[in-house]
Amino acid sequence: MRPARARSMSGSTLPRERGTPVIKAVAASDERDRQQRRNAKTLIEYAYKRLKTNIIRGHLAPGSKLRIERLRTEYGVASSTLREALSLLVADSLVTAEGQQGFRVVPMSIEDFREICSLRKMMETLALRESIANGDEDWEAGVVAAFHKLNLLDFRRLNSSEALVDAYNERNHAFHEALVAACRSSWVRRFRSVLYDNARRYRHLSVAKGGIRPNIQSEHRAIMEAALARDVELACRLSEEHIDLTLHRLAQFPAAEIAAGFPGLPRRGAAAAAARLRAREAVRS
Amino acid sequence: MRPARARSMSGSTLPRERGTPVIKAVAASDERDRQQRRNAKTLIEYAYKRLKTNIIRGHLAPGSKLRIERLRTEYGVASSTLREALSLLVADSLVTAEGQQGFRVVPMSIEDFREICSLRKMMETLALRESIANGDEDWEAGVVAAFHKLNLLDFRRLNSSEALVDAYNERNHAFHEALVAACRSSWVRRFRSVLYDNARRYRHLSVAKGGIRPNIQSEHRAIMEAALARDVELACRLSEEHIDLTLHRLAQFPAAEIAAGFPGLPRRGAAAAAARLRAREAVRS
DNA sequence: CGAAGTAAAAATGTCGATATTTTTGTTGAC
DNA sequence: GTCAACAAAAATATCGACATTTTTACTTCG
Repeated sequence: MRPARARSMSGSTLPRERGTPVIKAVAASDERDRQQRRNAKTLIEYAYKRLKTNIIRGHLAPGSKLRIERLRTEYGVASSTLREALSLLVADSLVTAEGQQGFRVVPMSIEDFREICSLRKMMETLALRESIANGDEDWEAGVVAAFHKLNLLDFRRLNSSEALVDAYNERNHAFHEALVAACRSSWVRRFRSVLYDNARRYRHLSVAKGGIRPNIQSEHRAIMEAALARDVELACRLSEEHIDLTLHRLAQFPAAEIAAGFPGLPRRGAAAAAARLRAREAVRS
Repeated sequence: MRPARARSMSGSTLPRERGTPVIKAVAASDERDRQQRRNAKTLIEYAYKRLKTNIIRGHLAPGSKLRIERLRTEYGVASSTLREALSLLVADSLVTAEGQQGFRVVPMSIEDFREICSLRKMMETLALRESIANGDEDWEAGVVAAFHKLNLLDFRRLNSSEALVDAYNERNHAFHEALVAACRSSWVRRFRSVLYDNARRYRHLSVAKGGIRPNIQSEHRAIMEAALARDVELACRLSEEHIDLTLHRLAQFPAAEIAAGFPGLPRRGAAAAAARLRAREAVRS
């Protein structure tokens, strides 16, 4: 075998050779950013993941313009690197690119979320059907393990700490992923994944406004038990209800607040600028 | 209003200032390429469209590696420009990108096509349902017009000329697009569109091997009439059958020939290289 | 003869500078 | 005051050079 692959990015372990706005950017970024950077194979992947996270969290406001120069500086990468990361995000339907007009965060609206939920119910049940049909012992073990890790979190304290909410989101994602892990249809998986990421934006908003549903774990448990019992119809019905609940929850908020992202939260840096911008740009559509 | 926008690319109307491998590339490319270049707003868009066309036509073999340097030279653009175009194609599920391993054309297989058809039937009928429900007089007119243009082609001579096949593909696309033009669900439209483009690759292969189905126009006519009569169920059933027929047709060919793209056709330039490469690379998965 | 290691070659990824286009701001005519 | 034309500023798109990694070819050792 080859020797362990050296880290791709000189910035993390070795002193940089060329221009070094990176230092400042790294200093300003938090621990998660640094870790993302270490884990990424390429700078493009790093920028891609960081952008994706920030869009899902609403730190980059829906509908706002993604200015290359600003982000490039903040992330400490070259413009073409950032550009490619943004192009990759188009595949996730989180960003749009229009020639000579740059990139934009895909807007949010309750109608959009309604459609996402509708299609998500189709894709999620398709994937679940196939997964339950194909799932072997390893699949079962994976589901149980993911549920257990999710269940370990202290749901009573959940809304008090941002780190806990992050952990919840991560493990929630892992659990739902484990459920459909045995689905082999690549197209179903792809569409499901895109829809899931997009739904995350709305869920994040919903959690920020109203917290996590108190008895969400009982829903998860019911889905898991139905899946393990190979009760396809029940598992699918429960999954659909699970999705519908997030929709109904969000539908209670005023439409304007949904389109705006996180108006109540404090903003810093690019997010603040994006917010200011959004106000102006809302008019132009 | 502003004065008519000057062409973006100096290469087409004005002498270029910087490095000019473009001249050679343009000279080598055919008329369609030059036109694509004129119509494109940016060079990225030009490269994107040209790559997309070549992938759908199978000139860039399924599963083959997309070498930046080679394509960059052939298309006469910078590496980052080509790179971004490729990244954009990931959104269409025609190209995959894996860190530090470059880009690849998405492979083809009969199982893949089966799945595409299965999902396509869902998306197509969803879109058709909504389109028929919302469609106004303009929509009807658009459908009739698109059908008429498709019908103008001489179907008996169709398989004799490549230009005619191109025209058929274009108008066929336009017709199906017109049918669902009144569907407002953006997600359904997006998924439908991605699936359609992917199905085109297989259809192109099918046509190259066996020609166009003789009585395809009667299928189109039946779908149109059902749609105009607002007979949702009939229109959807006919659409599904329409899709199934292309699947059954392709399923007759040996699986290896599908994965290989166009083994019988003569290749030139990059396509030939890609073909040679593919043979070697097939082993590695 | 095969495996392991190493040097050369090719390809990918990264960068900042520059050209081009869009947007913004200002002035002047009607 | 509204509109148009124009100049200045900001942002996007494009480029080719360079660094890094992967792949290939070759050599050496068991």
